[in-house]
Amino acid sequence: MNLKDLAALLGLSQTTVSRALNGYPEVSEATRQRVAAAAEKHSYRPNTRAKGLATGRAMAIGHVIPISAQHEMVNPVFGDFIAGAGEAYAAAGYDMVLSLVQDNQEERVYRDMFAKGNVDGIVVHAPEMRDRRIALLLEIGLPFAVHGRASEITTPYNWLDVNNKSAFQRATDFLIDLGHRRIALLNGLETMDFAHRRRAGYVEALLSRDLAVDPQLMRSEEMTETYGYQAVRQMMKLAEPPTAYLVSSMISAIGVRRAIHDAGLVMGRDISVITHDDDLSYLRNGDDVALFTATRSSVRDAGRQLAQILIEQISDPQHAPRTKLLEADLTVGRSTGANTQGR
Amino acid sequence: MNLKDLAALLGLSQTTVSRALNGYPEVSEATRQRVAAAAEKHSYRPNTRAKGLATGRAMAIGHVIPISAQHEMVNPVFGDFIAGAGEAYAAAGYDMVLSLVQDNQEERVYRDMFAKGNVDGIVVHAPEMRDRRIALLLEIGLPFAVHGRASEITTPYNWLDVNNKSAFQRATDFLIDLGHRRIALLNGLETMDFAHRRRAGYVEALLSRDLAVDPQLMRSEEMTETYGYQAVRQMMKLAEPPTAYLVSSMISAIGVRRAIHDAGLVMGRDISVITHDDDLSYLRNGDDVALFTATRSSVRDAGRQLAQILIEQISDPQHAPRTKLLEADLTVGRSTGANTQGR
DNA sequence: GTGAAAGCGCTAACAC
DNA sequence: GTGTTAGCGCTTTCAC
Repeated sequence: MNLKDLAALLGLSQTTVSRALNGYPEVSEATRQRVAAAAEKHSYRPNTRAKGLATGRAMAIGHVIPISAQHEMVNPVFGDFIAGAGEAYAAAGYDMVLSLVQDNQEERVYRDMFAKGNVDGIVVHAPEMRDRRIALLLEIGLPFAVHGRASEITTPYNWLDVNNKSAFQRATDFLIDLGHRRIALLNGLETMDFAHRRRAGYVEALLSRDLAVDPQLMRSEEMTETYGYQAVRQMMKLAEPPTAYLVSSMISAIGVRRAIHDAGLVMGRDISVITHDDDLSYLRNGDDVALFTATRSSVRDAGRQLAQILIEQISDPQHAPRTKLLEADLTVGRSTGANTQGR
Repeated sequence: MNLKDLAALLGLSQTTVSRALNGYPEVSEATRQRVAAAAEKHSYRPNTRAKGLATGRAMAIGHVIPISAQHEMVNPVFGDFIAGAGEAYAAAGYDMVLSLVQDNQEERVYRDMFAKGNVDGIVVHAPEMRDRRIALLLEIGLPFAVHGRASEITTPYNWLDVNNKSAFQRATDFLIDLGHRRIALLNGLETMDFAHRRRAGYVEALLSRDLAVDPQLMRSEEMTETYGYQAVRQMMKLAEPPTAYLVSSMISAIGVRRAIHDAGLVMGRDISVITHDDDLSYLRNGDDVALFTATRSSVRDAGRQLAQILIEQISDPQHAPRTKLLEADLTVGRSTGANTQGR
């Protein structure tokens, strides 16, 4: 059932039917009712492509996920973010188009997306500190919003980020409170903006408590399981090994737990581990458990909010860029399920 | 730059340019070269919507992810699957459209996708044993492929599945070999096909070793962290608590590990845990570690293969449905990183 | 308040 | 081997 059929069926012109369906004021109320009823009855759905061709809008948003050939890994919370964004799109009538891109081909992909006209805007994931995509998108004039930030880029643009610095500062602080003096940081690649900020938080916490920043206790790599495993193995051989680990990713944390397990140590008794993007952390000191709930429901919420920002930008391109900084939920409490004391 | 411009620029008709670009044989080699060069130079990209309108093909595949309001959770390996599928689509020139759908509205969404014509085919995720979507899609004639199977549906259709039954059978068997006699199964919802098959494998392994199947040791629920936590807490109160846990999801496993930790027990010493979709399992008996590598790289590969199946179906609708059963990689070895002994 | 007709950018008969 | 023309399904100007 297309517009032509529907119009014929009603004895009206396509124009009138189209107007009725799209809420144009000049259609009489009676006609509008008739049209609406018929459309409903035959479950008429306007063809997206035809509509897009005519209006010049795609009614779709692109998400571009960089995948490098070497470390082909998808962030496990990615699905949650997408789910949140998807909700916002569905509510606003947008489709979501996913593109996985070799990170050396990004520029071409962005330009193509624009030229092929199959998206009205783009969400940029995993920005680096001096991310080149931002300048590129501004240049070609494709509306976009960034999940995260690029610290070294000063031009205004839409972004939404979790406060990674304060999250890691608070976590480090908490470990110090528990009595730890040798705290290791297993960070992601510090060309990535989030990783850079996390280290800043960690360092600041140490310094403000007059603790030394020991380069031997800091690692920055692609966040694989092997990385976590190897890093712990090596650090354990130090003259003064760490008593606590702050881990940037739940994937590396798997390796960390394995290494600890291999060494015959017990997490939460001999050693403390706090993991970002994970709901469980192991801490010395009795029953205390720190929960970094930057994951799941809050990531989902972030997706929803960022999508909303982009949708607004698209419908009002004149509007100044919006930015939003969310605080990570680092909750500390007894591990009875209910988390009591916020921190 | 559109076709019209490009044609004018070359002093050719749109038709000829179009033909040259799309590899039609009747174009002279000289012209083809000229056209290709000009297209390249001005980085001409045909408009997707216009092309789609003219050809009747969307050059896009839809992935529909059911999200229920209560348990709004995305499987963490989802991203890996999507990444694999994305590779196959990119290679074949397809876009990937993601739709998140409240599970009570699925029928409408499928019908709409078809009517709006913005996808050429659909990937169905997370099928139930008697999934209604399959009959629906067959009825409306939209090509599709299922990630998983629906046991109770006999009509042929395209699917790709991991052999969940044998995976859980082997895992259970392995735990029995380690000396365990009380093995708990924390399964997903058994209306889901994969969960049903996993239980079958577990039960079969117990029976073939003359062990009792104790209903008190079997749970079937939505795979949340809380579920894992509560289940372990309760089972520990049994007169004869389990000494090993077989956990269907890495998310529930987080809760399981927390409960074990809370109880003052040590994983891999006091108790064994094998988790599907996770790369780490804790086992009693020294250094042995069982790795269910049904995750990450293999899930990604599954995505790639399923996408390929769907693409073939679309390009040759007459062809009989294809099916593919993958074996899960349950590797058992010393936890030194390199996994030796396959099992 | 309604309709006719042009056009969005492309492909595909059909003609030459 | 190349061009003319119609048409995909919709919106939108313009006329009535």
